[in-house]
Amino acid sequence: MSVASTSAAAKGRTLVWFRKALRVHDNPALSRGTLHATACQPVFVLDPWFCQPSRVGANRMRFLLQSLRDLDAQLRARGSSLLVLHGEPRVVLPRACKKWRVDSVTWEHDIEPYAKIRDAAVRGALERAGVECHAASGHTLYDVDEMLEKCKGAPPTTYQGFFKIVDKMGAPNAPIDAMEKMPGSFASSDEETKALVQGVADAYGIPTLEDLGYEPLGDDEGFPGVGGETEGLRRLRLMLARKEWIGQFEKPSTNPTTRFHGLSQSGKTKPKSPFEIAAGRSKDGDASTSGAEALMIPSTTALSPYMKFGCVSPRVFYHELTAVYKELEGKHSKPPTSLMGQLMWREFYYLVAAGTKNFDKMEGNAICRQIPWKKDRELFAAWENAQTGFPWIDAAMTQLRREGWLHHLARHAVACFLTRGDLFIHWEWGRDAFDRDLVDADWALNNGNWMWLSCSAFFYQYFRVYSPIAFAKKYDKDGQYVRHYLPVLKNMPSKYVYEPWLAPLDVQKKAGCVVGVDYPAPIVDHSAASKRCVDDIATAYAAHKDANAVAGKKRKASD
DNA sequence: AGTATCGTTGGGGCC
DNA sequence: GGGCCCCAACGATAC
Repeated sequence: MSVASTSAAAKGRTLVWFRKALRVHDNPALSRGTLHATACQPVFVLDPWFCQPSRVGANRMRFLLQSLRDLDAQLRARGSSLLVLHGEPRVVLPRACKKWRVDSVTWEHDIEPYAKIRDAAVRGALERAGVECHAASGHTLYDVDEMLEKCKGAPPTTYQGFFKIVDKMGAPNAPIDAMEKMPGSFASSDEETKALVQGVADAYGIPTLEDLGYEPLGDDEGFPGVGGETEGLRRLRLMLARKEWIGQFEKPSTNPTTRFHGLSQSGKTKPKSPFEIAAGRSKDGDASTSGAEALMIPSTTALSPYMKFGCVSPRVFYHELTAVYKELEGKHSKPPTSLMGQLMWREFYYLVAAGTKNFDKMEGNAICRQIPWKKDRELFAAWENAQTGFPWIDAAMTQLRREGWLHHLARHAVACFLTRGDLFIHWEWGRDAFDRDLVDADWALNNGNWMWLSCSAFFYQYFRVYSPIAFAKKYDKDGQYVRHYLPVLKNMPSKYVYEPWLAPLDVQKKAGCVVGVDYPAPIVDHSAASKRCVDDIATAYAAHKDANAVAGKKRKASD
């Protein structure tokens, strides 16, 4: 089923159900729900399925709540407002529609497994009650169903193959401007609304983290940026103003040991975008700082959380970036490494995810290599809790747990270490940890990247293993990143900061960090462990080849 | 059909 | 410090 963006707008009394796309600009579901409506109620449903720290970590939940507050402000500026309901969507939405005699409901199409089940249940309940339902594509540049139609059965498994589909699709739709005035909402009476939500949940409005049962976050915790459309667009435009930087952007040469510097949300200073930090640290206002200071400027855009929640439209990103490229007269980097290339990776994973059964599992997933991963709770806990004894890995895991964000290559390093590089633990376990802790966790991208890194799909050069010692050293010789996240290593000489177990005992003592006492000894011998991993994957690949050969013979015999 | 080439992001040694 | 090659060798694709 494909829903073209040109489909008729919903009429009468409408309800716009926000999930992602937490924005008023370029929001097809919002446009369809408001264009011909006599009255419209924007709604977000806090679903108990998501509202638990084991599924959505505090950092992402806070970013979501901030984004909802901003969305409410945007709607209020247009004569409307956001109603936040608590409960299961298939229960609370039909109840709300009945109470307010809603004619139709619009929402943004979502390919995630839970969303598909949820949306089908909501649609069933609403349609039985005579309420029309409209799903519009909006989270991706293109309608994934339209792309799948062009794939003739199987989506491409290579990035280059994906571009053949992109060529067939043409340019993505131009963004839709935010409307200046929205139809009036009908949940305006607080008493009436409270009566509605009573019996469904015990709260109304946008709650705080604590309301939802989360522990409050400390000053140095969380993504260093406020959630929401306003801040997302502001950061996007700060980036777009750096035309030279955009033209030169090459993802593989960005630096995974860069970090946000000293930015807290509760402090006096407002968190800044990477581009403001860069400007503030160089006299001439460009990003050409070097040495120690350069490590305190994230080398990528850090827009991913805003993309995950749809605070920023991918089509706005695409078209405004295209305009900058035009100004650069073709003198700019190209996919896959360019900035546009990054946006296209996102699109690629969405297409493959939408067209692959069991995309988020190893078993029953046709594109995923079957590998006998270990399920070792103890090793996994060491990885997850930053206790591997490898400072670079533990520092990155600390940043992940504390801030909910990691540079892409740091994600590579820890994912490789957990799976095919050292511990040989199932990628689904690592996927779950990222899915919980990352502020930008996006189902299609997260699963795709874990399969990539574990050599389960897309990428198969398993003998190329990231070293938990050498890799970060290339970027950050003195280990400043490691010292920041693991203060126990603050005084370790640079020579040993990536492998403190090699330091003579008197050096360890002098640094105040005795391995095995103050900081864990390495849980594996990297050299031996990685060799074993390579052998084990080679064996699994060979078994796959044999199985395919047998299957091929059978096919031939039956012809 | 068989072969060459390529693939966003490896490490280590050498010059 | 950057460029080059080798390590041992993957799958998908183009020809």
